[in-house]
Amino acid sequence: MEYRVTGSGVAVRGLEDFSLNDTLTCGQCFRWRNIGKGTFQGVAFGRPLTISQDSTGSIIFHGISEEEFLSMWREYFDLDFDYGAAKRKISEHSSVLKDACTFAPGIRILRQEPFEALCSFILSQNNNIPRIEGIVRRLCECFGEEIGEGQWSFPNVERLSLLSEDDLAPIRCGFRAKYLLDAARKVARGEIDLAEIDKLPLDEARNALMQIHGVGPKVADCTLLYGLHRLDAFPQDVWIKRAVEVFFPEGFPSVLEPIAGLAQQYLFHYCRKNPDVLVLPEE
DNA sequence: GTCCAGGTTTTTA
DNA sequence: TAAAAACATGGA
Repeated sequence: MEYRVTGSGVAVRGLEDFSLNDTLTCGQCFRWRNIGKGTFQGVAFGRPLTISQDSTGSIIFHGISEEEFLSMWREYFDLDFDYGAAKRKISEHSSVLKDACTFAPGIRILRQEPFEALCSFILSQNNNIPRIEGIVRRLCECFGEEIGEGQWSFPNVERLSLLSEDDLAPIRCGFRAKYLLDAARKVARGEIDLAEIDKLPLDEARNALMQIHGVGPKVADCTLLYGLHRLDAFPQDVWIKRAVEVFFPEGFPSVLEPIAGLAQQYLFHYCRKNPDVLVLPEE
């Protein structure tokens, strides 16, 4: 990964397997806004960023220092992982997974803030993506801090843990409010320690997260995959369940277990954008 | 008006 | 134990 510091920020050229648009719109995060011309604005770990990718694939991290790029954004966008090798492995074992990798070869798994990922996917249940984005945005605007023009940090755990369901009414998340509060309170108390959970084997980590009221297997796996970068976590939403039924009646290939979550992301995006592939041919 | 949305909990048989 | 129903909200 090569980069250079320019007058306007940090530029990364020649990076293989990275599509900014596909990475930010494939359903793994809810905080990035497309402001046109391949440019997105968002916030992570309390830092605002404007980032763009041009037609040659070059990425510009606007207005940040080399130090900030190296100490956080490089990791956030997972720039040092060999996605080419991972995709070759994923593609080897199934034609639909090969198609999925080819369809959006530039998807990367972001390393999001663990508590933000937990909250975001609690709010995602039985909900659609545009509405999830709206709820998360209102959550940040109501209870985060304004750190730039129109940009808000994700609320900290302590603040959220002190709120009531009534306080959350303005974000209009419905029945999920009590789930969000239970998560915030358990994390604030240390009853749920996301850093400690990250040290556990996958099953134990899932079970620990599921002690939160409103966290089932799917939300637990999303938290592990997107918040703790556990690439072996395999979130099964309605799309993936259907895809497994149709393409893997014998079960998902076990050789892919260590990177099943990554495979899941290519497959999820592919199915969502091409729903016809999940329709069985008529007799 | 009905249906559905990156599920989970609660109720019912 | 397993299958329904309920859960808030808002766009299609």
